[in-house]
Amino acid sequence: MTIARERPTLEAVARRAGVSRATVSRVVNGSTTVAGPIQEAVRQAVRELGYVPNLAARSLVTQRTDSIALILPESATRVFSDDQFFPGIVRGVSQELEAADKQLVLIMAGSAASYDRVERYTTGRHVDGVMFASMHGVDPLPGTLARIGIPVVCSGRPMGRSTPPVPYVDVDSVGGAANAVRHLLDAGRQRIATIAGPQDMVAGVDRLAGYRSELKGSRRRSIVANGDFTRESGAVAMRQLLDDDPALDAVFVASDLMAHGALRTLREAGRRVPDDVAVVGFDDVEIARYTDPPLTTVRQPIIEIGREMVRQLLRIAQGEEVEEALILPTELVIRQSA
Amino acid sequence: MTIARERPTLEAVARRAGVSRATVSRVVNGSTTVAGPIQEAVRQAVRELGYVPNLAARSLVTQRTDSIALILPESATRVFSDDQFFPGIVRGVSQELEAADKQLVLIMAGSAASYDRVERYTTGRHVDGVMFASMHGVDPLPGTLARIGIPVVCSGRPMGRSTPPVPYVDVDSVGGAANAVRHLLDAGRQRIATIAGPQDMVAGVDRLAGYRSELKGSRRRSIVANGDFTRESGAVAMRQLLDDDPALDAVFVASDLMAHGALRTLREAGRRVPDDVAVVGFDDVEIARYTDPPLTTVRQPIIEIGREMVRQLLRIAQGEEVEEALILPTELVIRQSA
DNA sequence: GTGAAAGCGCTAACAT
DNA sequence: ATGTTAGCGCTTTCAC
Repeated sequence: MTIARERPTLEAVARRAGVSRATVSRVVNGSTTVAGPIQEAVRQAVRELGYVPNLAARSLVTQRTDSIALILPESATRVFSDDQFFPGIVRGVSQELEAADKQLVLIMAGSAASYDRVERYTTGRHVDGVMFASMHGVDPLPGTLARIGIPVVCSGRPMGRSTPPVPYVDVDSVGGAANAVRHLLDAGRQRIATIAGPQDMVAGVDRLAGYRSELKGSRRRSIVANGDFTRESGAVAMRQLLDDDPALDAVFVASDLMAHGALRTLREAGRRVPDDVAVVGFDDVEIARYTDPPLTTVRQPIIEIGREMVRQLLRIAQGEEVEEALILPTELVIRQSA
Repeated sequence: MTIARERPTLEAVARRAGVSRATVSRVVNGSTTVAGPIQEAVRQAVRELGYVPNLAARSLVTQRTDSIALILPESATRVFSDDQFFPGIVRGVSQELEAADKQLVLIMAGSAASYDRVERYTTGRHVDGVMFASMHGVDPLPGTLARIGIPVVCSGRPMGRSTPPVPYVDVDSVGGAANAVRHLLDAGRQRIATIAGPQDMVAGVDRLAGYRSELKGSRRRSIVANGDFTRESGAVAMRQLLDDDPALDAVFVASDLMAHGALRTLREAGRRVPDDVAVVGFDDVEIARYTDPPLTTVRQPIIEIGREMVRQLLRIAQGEEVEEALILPTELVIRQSA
């Protein structure tokens, strides 16, 4: 490694260029009120010394860091699994932050210890704003940040109340699930089961709520098994459902990944899809087009969620008031499984 | 959003607790030299005021941020593709950083503009150290960081020279590739082709070099097609190879993902694997066990690369000298495809 | 247009 | 054991 020589400061550049610190600061920050020759002299001194501004010092006075955190309260393993939710959010967020010339710092925190670190990191103002995605249970951190005046936006309605309420971007999960079930009812299905998502996540809760509410009108009873949004849990839950009600003829699955697992179980059990059992998923991830048969599913605009989170965050950072909730629509995509 | 009230400072806490700033600082930072009752008074003032330390101010004086960046010069889409390299690195890095209680900030930079931001972010000392993975071509940033005294470690030998040289962690790609080819030679294969990785990445270059060097001893000629480590590029390159030499009886593929694509092409072309054409991959990602037939491949310890990067980085940060290169071994895993 | 000076919020000698 | 003091490196009035 290099000998870490003393880092040149503004002061050093100023001395070398024969000007004041203030002038160097102006040049470095692109102020136009500096005379041409002086600008050039300063730039040369910067080059010769290899000067790089100290961002800690800068943000101590400006109160800005020009970077934004996206917190994923999940382990790296989960984030990089084949769940297409994370890539979608990250892509949407990246695109929009790119346009605003802000640095995205992505932070995963699957363990309690790492979550403490995240709290320190974010409350300490290392970033100008914080976005949360994939939250579990009641999480006090977003509320804490909002309270100390750090802009926050969540993806998905936060569970529990906080003062002030934390703004969020979500899709109409309840409506989407209800549509899916309606579709199955319209097709004349009699025994419609569901594989629900994890009930510590709002997406899991809402999709189940949509299922129940739509079923309530009809005289049908609900048949529920639980999964955790992974493919494997979908396979297991489907097995459970078949045991509970061998005569079921439809299943609404709260995620495509779980639906994929459920398809496998159905095939193994000798059920034809959709002839014997109709299947509807949720998310419209890429795999939904390649399953056998292709999956009827509820499309949600994941990338848009990411983009809208950023837009809301930037509005908040500029002191604008924003609505607490921004809800994006879902759309039923009918393919061959139902 | 909340009214962003004035943020309480150390000063405010000190006044409220009736002590000096220094004492508050001691309590906040867990110094033991503060009397019990005073500690309690300070903690209470902290609680009442909702005090949170300003990290910019702190790091301005301590010269530390307790966070480390991992830079992936790739788009989010690529990082979250099914290439298992990224998750492996991230997991290794996370594990090891967890143990050191440092915050990992993950930064993707697929475009030129975003790479400029990354340069500002890292040179500006927002982080105590920087790791690079998946570098393309000759990248000046690691050298720049090293020169201004910021600890840097790369995954994979950096292309081009820099002063001072940037330490790196790599696997023995050349040796691994050579072993793969030797295995094919030992099996009596006569016309051994290769699908090389992208030649702007050192992993691509080295694996090709290993292939060539091992082939040189035998009188066989080399047959090369290029891919970019994606599955699709492997399928295309395999098509190319079959056109170039319909009689080839073996192919060393520089990544399992490309090998997966190549298997598809071979099947479509009516070639049996390994009877007609033997295939060896590289990486030993999970999919290699599920291809048809399961893939003989070169295993590299990706997670270990991540862990070792962190270890090296922490050593450097503590002022220790480290070797420029840390090379981890590869291992040939023989399955049914060769 | 440029410089002087005041501070951003914190830590770390040094004094007591 | 606690307080006083001097910066860390920068931006930003305010004078000139």
